[in-house]
Amino acid sequence: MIERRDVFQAIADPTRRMIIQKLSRGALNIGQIVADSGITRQGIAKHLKVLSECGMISLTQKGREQFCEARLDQLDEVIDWVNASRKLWNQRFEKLDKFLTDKKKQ
Amino acid sequence: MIERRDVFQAIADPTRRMIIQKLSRGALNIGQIVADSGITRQGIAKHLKVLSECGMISLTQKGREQFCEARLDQLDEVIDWVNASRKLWNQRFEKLDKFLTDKKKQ
DNA sequence: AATTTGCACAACCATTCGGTTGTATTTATA
DNA sequence: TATAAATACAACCGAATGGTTGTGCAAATT
Repeated sequence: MIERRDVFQAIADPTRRMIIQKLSRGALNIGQIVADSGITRQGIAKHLKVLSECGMISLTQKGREQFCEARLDQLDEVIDWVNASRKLWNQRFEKLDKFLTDKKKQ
Repeated sequence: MIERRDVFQAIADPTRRMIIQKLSRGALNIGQIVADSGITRQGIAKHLKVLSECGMISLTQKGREQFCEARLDQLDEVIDWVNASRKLWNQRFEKLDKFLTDKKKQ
């Protein structure tokens, strides 16, 4: 199996999307992310590891606390892929339209 | 664990993204998708099941062949989520800018 | 000095994932 | 009619996922 640790996989999990949502409002430490999340600190830490490994968050030590900051420019890759796919998809309909129009003219 | 069968999960796998790319150019039957994919027909069939379950493709029987067609409007959900997150993220920087500007004025 | 807080690391666990092989069934085609 | 093609269904497999508990340690707080 291919080693997958990319943005697509990062945002696939709902808990990770929740984390990103929280962090998009500003940097937080782990405890603040854990609060009201319904999962343990260790669980959150695992998700943060995934997010960090694909560059979606950066971690900086501050005393004994660790601050997490989002790096959402990485999401460009997702937007680009979606847009490219949809562009092709729309072109397909344009072709169909053209085909039908041409057929009508005959 | 929560039942996850959504668009985010659908596009998380590189093979599924490849399938979507192929289908965005037009409808194909399974054999055409399998061609040059490097995986077995059964493997592809599993991916198609996932894609179908979250409404990203529709399957229609045509004699003994089965045609797959992409339904990429579902990708709106992804775009919306990404845009919402990034909007918040950018506002955060604006706040920081404002903070720094105000500080300078003092 | 004692205790609490924040975190890292490791082990464990059930489930899902991504893929395979193998068999059976239906539908075209030579 | 025999055979090839397209698919469906099920079992299996190793690895990854998403979580847990448990232990230990350094840094604040009392």
